[in-house]
Amino acid sequence: MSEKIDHPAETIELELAILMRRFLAATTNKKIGTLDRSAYLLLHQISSNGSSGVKALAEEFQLDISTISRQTASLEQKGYVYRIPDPQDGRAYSLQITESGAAELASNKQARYERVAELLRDWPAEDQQKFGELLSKFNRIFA
Amino acid sequence: MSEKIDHPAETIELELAILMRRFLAATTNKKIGTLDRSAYLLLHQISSNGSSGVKALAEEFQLDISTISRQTASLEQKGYVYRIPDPQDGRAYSLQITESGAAELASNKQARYERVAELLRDWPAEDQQKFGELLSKFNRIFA
DNA sequence: GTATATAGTTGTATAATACAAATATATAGT
DNA sequence: ACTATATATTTGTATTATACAACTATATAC
Repeated sequence: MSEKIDHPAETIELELAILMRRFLAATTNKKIGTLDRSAYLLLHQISSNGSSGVKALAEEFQLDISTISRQTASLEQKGYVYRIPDPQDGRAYSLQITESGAAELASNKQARYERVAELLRDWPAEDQQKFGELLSKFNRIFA
Repeated sequence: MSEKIDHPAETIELELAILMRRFLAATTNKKIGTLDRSAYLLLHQISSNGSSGVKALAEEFQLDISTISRQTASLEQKGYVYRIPDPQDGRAYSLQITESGAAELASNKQARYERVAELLRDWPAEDQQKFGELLSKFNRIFA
């Protein structure tokens, strides 16, 4: 029997699962700030990638259109986004962030940033830098 | 007004949120193998850290005891774990993995490993190594 | 002009979770 | 020993995020 070499992907697989569990536990109820997981990323996307419709957002996040429809309706109801009818297509519209939505997003981002910065307090700058890079890189292939 | 320096924690915060979203989308329905997110980690924990009771598991994963109670009941019902009554305490018991549970865990781990290894196919070994290390390191502080 | 495709909404079902109530057992104070 | 309180677990119930299916309104193709 040959020795099994411990491949980094084994570690990554397990640590990703653990990270998810922790993150889920940390965000399922006690949401940081006032935006839930989906609202935060939705607002971020609408804010930084320009207005988009329900369908495009659903594709971006790999969620069902109906799910996004409800989530955006909720954001609209809270006054964080508003709809612009698509002049070319009467069925479609796109979403734009409001001032209040932008403020809410910024304050959430700040709270989350502080939380992470606090966790990473004792990390060498180099490791923080590298972790950010590798996470981004991983997300790009994990589409 | 001073320029805002882009701190790595800002990137990490956002990329973590994105990672969660992708991971959730990828595992919510289409579970890899036959074990759902919680079952996979529960079996892993029971298997590698020795038998433990519902309460200890709930603490480990920061989930409500009632949630773990149901999840372990489901694992028991599938024959993946069995209960050993605590000889010192008639209310408590601990969980042990069964042969079939261990087999299920191993095959799931393998499937997940392959999925991750495939994603990382084009990464330099060094980056894979570092990503695993940093994830582990982050999980240790993100308790 | 009719058939089909598409953007979005709404109805309904499921799964994972938390919190509260209940049960059984253990521990502490007297 | 007796009663009160604390603890380990289960079960009842509500909520939330999700998917899938049915529906509505509009657009496109033949």
